[in-house]
Amino acid sequence: MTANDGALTQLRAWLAQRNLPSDGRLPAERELCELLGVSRGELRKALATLEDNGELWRHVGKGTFIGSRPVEEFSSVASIAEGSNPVEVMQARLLIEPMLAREAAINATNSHLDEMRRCVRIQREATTWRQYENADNRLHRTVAEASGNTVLTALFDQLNAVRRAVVWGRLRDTSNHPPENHHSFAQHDDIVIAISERDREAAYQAMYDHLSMVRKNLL
Amino acid sequence: MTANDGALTQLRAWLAQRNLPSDGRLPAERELCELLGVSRGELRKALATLEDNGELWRHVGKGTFIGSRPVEEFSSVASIAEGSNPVEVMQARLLIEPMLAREAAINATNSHLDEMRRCVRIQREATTWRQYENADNRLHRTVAEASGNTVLTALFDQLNAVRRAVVWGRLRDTSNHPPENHHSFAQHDDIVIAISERDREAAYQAMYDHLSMVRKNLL
DNA sequence: TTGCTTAACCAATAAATATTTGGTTAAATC
DNA sequence: GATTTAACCAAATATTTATTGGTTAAGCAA
Repeated sequence: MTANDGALTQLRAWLAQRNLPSDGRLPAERELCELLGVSRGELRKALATLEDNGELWRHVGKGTFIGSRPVEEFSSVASIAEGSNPVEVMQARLLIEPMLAREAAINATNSHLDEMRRCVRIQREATTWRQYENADNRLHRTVAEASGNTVLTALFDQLNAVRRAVVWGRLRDTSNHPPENHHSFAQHDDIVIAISERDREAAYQAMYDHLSMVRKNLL
Repeated sequence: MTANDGALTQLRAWLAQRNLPSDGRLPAERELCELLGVSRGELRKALATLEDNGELWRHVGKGTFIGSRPVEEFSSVASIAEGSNPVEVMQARLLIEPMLAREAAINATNSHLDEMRRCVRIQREATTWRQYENADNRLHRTVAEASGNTVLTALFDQLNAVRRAVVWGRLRDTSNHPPENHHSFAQHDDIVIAISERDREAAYQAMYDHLSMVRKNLL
């Protein structure tokens, strides 16, 4: 037993008989050491013990809180994009979007399917590259939404935001004409057909094949 | 031709001969109308024309910017959690985390593996439920990090934040003893072993089995 | 020496305040 | 009647101030 056990037991007793606020925050060190009648140094030793024990966590400027340290909130899109690159983004798309397509094959509603068909039609009729890209974004977004899982859809949105931020920093194809890449048309058709036929694995495979080609063209 | 064409052509000329900052922001209206020698009302008419034309976008408090209006950032963790539920979150975990484990089997470094082993050891030695949960979170986070893809790791973090926000609003097991669920120990071991043996599909399956049991216990 | 107290200071965070910005309205002016 | 001007608003940002945990060093006591 060391000398700081006094402060530690006193702190534990105080915590036990107190109803802390809902956020689990306890008073600032300078107040708390007065309440307990111990010096700040002793109090900090006791707090350090509890923190090592995982019973509370502290952070400069925030305070001291009961419970386990919360995971840091996700970083901003900009900071993620800064530490990443098109290859990583493309790999993430290849892993996530086929999965979304598979779920969409189960849960897509008729309005989802109508929207997908509208997107592929607009793409075929597009006269500018921007129109084409807008329709492409909307198609992929609709597939994500059709998965029927709002969390997965939100994750897709974030991935998409990162993708835009990453390619933003790179050179862009300045040509204004729509792509002549007719493979893309057929692949988009395959995706929509597989989903509308409720063929899970075909939807997965169609999206995978499509993104594989996108990646190939990227390199 | 209407009367505001004067301001419009003058604005277009000014834009043409100016090198705007990299963010595409142009001076505040009150400055710009002095620079151009037109009234603010006329300037705003001209700006409205260009905005309708999609050549610039404006926002209160921010300013006026050349180009097309940026897509809105993804929603906050709180708002996602509000519109979701534990079932959706669990489904998302079942789809994403096994995939992360598979990638981790390829890219995990020795320090990642050491950290994973440390987590399972702490879990076995845990005397409080909080300690156990801390180690569990850390283990899953380390697997995500070991995937070697910063974008996927960021997505995992967001999913994890949503998960915490969702279960936060529900009742919590208030018992303070660590779980006696020894299946979890074995399953965590299986995950770490599969990753350290670089067995991609075994890692995928181990994580899938583990989360399936978590889901079963949840219901 | 050894350990504790105290005070001052630091950087990170949060809270509060001030400023700037596009949007709107109404009286003044030509 | 149309335009200018000025004032005001709410959203967003910028700046300032206050608070918090973390650290250090001098003073003090056992």
